Amino acid sequence: MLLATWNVNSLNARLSRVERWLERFRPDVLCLQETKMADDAFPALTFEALGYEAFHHGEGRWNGVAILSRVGLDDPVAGFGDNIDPDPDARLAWATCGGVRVACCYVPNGRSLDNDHYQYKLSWLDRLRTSLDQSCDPADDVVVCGDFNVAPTDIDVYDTSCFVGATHVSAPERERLARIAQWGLVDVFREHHQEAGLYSWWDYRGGAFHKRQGMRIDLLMVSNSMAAATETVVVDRNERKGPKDDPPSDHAPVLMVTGG
DNA sequence: ATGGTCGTTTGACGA
Repeated sequence: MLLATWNVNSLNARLSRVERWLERFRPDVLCLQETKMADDAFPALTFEALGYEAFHHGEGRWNGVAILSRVGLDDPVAGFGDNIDPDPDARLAWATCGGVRVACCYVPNGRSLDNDHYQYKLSWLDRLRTSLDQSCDPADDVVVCGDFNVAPTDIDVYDTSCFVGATHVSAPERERLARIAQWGLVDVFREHHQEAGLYSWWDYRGGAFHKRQGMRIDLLMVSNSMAAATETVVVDRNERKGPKDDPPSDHAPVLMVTGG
């Protein structure tokens, strides 16, 4: 199975790139974040023509997540699915694709440590852990992927001195991510690549991509059975390149290939 | 030089 996650920063702005990417890589499953689209605007027919079923959970101007699959798409759930207190934002979609329970996540950014949005980020990560406890079994094939807006360790950012007192690296959010991992998930990219300097996001400003100033915040958190079957994990950093009239997202896709 | 660049419900705000 080839499964990928990609924050597209507007599916409208990125649709032609997503179509080309699907044709080129033919992933079995593609998780998208930041579609910035209402459900009734989602181009389901475009993806159907390429052989993909899709489940979109969107709201319009902000956020929005989707799961595309050409190996089946069952038991879709939008949000935490706990019927308690709906998430005000469209940030989480679930589906079972080819026997794998997939969660597509767009974790809140947090904005700054003293912002209410940061508390929302921490509670969102806590709630994701609770949702896993209640709806999933770590003994199964599970992939929890997406834009986590957390760099797991210091080697996942280009210069720690630029992130003192900032979100994405703070201890509380890293602890929340670690608790999600402790449920029974492996950061499978890091398992395959231990070196520093490998990122999935680069700021649009200041030529950050060309200066290799990025962060690794787009993660494939996979259960042990999936990790054991994983042969290859890569960032498609070529997708971060492109001309002004066909601009890239500020995130690159992250792909994993499993055998067996 | 105290900014930079994208995206969106056109323009202030989020990332």
